Amino acid sequence: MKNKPLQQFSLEEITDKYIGKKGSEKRDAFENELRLDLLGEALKQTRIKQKLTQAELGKLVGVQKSQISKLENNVKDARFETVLKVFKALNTRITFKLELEETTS
Amino acid sequence: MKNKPLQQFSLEEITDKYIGKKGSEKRDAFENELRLDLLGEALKQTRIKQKLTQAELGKLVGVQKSQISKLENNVKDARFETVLKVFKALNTRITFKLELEETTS
DNA sequence: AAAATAGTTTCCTAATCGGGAAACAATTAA
DNA sequence: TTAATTGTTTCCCGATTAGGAAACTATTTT
Repeated sequence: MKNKPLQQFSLEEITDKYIGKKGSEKRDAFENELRLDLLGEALKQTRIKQKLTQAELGKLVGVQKSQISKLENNVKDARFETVLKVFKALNTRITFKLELEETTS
Repeated sequence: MKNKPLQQFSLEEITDKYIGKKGSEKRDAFENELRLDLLGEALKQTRIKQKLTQAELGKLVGVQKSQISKLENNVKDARFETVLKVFKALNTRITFKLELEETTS
């Protein structure tokens, strides 16, 4: 229940350089940078990491399992608030990184 | 047009340690990590950095200025897709970082 | 294989976003 | 101050999310 590195993020963009070597007390939290299109999968992985079923997560969030399924498979159309709510239930903080692509020069 | 450090990010979470010293070719992109509740403000700042009015940005996105205003002030209720669209118009890539707060030690 | 568990999809309704239009407010410039 | 520009809010409608319920489809377990 504490030494379970089932970090199976197998998505292209995901650099698994984080995932603090399960021993490094420095960072027990896992971090990943994700593009939006991967957020649904990330949500799923986060849930799985917590060993929760969709139904269980739904209960935490206060919705049915079908909602969770819908979110995991179609985050793009979801509202920020909704996704936030779910991640909160997963004790996961979601932050953003903005990278301004240099247009000119 | 190039020496304008109007970096008025006065938000707690925002570490302005990035914003590549306008000279460092290495990183012309600016990066900031943001919480969701700050995303609206971030959007606004990003727009301002590009010296765009809401109307101009709206034109780029393909919507009216009122939409932009609504988004900047109420991102939470917006859909991911919508926000994505706006950032894309701003040549800004938005990625996510998930931090699993360690529940039990 | 059958049963149990887990996940997906459809059906339905209510709430609300996306969007334009336009009035209104606030800021900036003359 | 007045005018121009910029940003906010309201009104409206169509489209679609949120959500439960429930059927259906995996997947796993016995």
